[in-house]
Amino acid sequence: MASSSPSRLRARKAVLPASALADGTRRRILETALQLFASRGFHDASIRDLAKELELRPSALYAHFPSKEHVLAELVRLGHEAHHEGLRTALLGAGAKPVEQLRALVRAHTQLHATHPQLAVVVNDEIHALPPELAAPSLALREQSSALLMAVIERGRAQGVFSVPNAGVVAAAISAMGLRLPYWFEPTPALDVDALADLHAELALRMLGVKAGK
Amino acid sequence: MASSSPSRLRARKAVLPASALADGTRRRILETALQLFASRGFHDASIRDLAKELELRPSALYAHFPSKEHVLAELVRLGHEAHHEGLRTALLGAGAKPVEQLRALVRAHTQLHATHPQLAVVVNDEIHALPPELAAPSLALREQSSALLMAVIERGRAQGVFSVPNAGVVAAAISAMGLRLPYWFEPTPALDVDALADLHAELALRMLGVKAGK
Amino acid sequence: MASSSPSRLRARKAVLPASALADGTRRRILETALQLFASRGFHDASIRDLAKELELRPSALYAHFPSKEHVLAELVRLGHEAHHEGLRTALLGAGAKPVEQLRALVRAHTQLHATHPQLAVVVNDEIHALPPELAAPSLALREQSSALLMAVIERGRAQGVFSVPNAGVVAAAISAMGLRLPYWFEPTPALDVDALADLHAELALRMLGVKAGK
Amino acid sequence: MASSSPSRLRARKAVLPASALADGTRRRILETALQLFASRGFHDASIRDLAKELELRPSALYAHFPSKEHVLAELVRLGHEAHHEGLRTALLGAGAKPVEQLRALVRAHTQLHATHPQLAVVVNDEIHALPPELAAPSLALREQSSALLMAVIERGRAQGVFSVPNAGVVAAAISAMGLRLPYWFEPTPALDVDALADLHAELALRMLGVKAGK
DNA sequence: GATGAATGAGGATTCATTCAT
DNA sequence: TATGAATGAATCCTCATTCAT
Repeated sequence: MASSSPSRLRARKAVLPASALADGTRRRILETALQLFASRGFHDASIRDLAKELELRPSALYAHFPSKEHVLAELVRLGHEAHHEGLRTALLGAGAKPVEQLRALVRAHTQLHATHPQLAVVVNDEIHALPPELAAPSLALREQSSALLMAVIERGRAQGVFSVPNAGVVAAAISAMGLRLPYWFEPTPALDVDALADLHAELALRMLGVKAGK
Repeated sequence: MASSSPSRLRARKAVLPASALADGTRRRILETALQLFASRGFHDASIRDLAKELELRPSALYAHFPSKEHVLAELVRLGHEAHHEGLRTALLGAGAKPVEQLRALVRAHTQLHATHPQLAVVVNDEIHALPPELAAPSLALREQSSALLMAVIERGRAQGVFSVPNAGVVAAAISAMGLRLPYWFEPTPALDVDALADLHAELALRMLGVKAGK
Repeated sequence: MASSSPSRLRARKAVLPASALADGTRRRILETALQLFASRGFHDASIRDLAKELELRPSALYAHFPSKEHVLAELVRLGHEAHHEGLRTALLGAGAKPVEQLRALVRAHTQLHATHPQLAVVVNDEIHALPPELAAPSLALREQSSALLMAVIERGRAQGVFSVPNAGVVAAAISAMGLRLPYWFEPTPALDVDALADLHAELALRMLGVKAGK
Repeated sequence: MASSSPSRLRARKAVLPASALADGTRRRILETALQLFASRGFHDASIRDLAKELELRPSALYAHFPSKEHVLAELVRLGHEAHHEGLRTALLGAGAKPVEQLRALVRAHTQLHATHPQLAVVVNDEIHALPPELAAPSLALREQSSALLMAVIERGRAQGVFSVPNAGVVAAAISAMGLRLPYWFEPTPALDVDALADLHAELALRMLGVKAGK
């Protein structure tokens, strides 16, 4: 009921979100590590692999990051910040109606995961490779992002526009739609990121008992 | 918008599905490897870690499996077979109506992921650590399981009971609800596996444009 | 006012004290490490050097010791135990007179340092390379050995047979005679270990204000 | 029977002897290296550690010294020269009597080791990290210093004021008193450097068979 | 004088695996 | 079946040093 390839993500060029402040070699390291960690996993991608891809000697990386873990930590932090910022911005532009707020959140969530699949994978599948102190800031942001969605759902429920038996389960289902994207979605002319975002918003509203087009 | 813990899965005892034919030490190895691979990932869990947990010396494992990869391959195979078998059995007992068939599929999918979270994680997150020849049989089963869901959706659509703009996207969303369970769901008296399965079925039907209770 | 060679100790075969319980490869590792650590220092002697000397691959050492530090810790422990045991035994066979007790202690101290120069060097010059938890047991033994000497001096002083302005300074001076031996002493027919031990005992007694021959 | 702390020397500020001609950054490097090499040993103290302590980048050190070894060599040279000069000066001011000469030598030896413990440690424990050509000048000075002491002892013996069974062994014992000071001595009001120097001179004379006060 | 980026050699240690017992 | 000892390749990382700026 899910479809994936043995090497997780196609070896497509990884792009950091616009918000990432990193220059020159540091940026190249982050982008290459992103692509590598996403496609093979943190523990299966060695510093040597990373250096080879960058045409550097492994030791050169240590002038830019204190350890392999710190490279991952930076990616995870970056990804969580871009995600959280994306959700917050979407919400700010959505007006006061829960339906519009939810549509905005889901569209942003989907767009981020569809546009930055490698970052999404690293953020979700590799964060557990981090020691608690490096993971903590990202986990905190994650809680906040979760809370944004829950708050909108609860408000919609309180106003009677959403009908939902279990808000947490629905929130998890909505979140899951986006989280799984990197493993199957590839934008096509027939289904581009924007259209997908609309579809996901529609599905989310259906789960919340809102009639289509409302 | 997603919630997980730094070490992926709580260190809860892993249970093989009933269908697993394995006895004595071989079974202990599989169960312990399942728990280890699920909580730390295949590449981060060493043969030494596994042996220590089993109170055996690393070399002893090679009397039971030809390599570390083969242990993983066996778990992945087992997981996929249990999953596929679960879906097939559910479908067989569901009668001919698409709504009932879909409900059965979703309930089975959810029950499997909620009851065997470690297996679900290993099957989905660690299969990419396998060489293609060891992954192939499982990937084939996975396609078949996907096809079961798609077929039900298409039949429902053809009969006019499902209304859905893009079947593939809905199928992915339905699948995703189950796949993400291991990362957040913990059965409680207030929300046990069976109740969750009902909720998921309900959400799936909503996504397919079916009114509640139908 | 001191004489030493650039590579600290001549590369003479190192012998573990009889009390060392170690067999086969473990014993070979300890003896070779002793010789290496004594002549070049812990930090300048690599695991690769040690393995090469042993005609083993570096990884093979880790079947016998968990780390390079643990090899050193074992040598340091062994050395301190042999030393402390040597002093205690000497004292037990010395009767009740402070002069005889002191002569026995000094002779034993000198004999140990002259007979096991590498161990003496490692014990004294390399213990600081150990983390506190590995050094602690040896440091405790060291305090006890110091206390033995101080007690004898204090008793002799109380009985009026020793005349000494500052017991601690004299104890340090007596101790120092032995500790420096590895850096210059080489037994010869003209001055063997036993003769040296007598000389040191004589010098110690002179420092304590005891007439020769008394 | 010896007392020391795990990290060899307390991390007390290291002071170069007055004779050291070094200005600005070069001097800061020498003093910081002295403190570092003394407390952790040459091989355990890296250029990076040294640079960090100095709030400089590692590469900046190479504008002042051609290599890490040359920093050590300079300290070792400096230490030996200060020591030798100290002994020579002491001897010059001591008159012609062997007893007074010996007292002067021992007092100087003790004062130098008590006042510059780090330098004493580096000079004695780390010289073996130098290649022969860098160590040679210092070793030559060392021989000369030794010879000064031996000459005084032999003269005293020839004049019948010293009674000693083995001049070399006594010389070594006298030297050892000073050499071990850095590992235990800390000046206090009750026992300052000057008082200690007197005590050592007294002990040295006792070893040479000279009655107290003579 | 000082820096930042890089290098090549080498550091200790862990890896999955083999094999004689 | 299980073990202990060993291996060769690989792990991450640190080393002293260089060099263009």
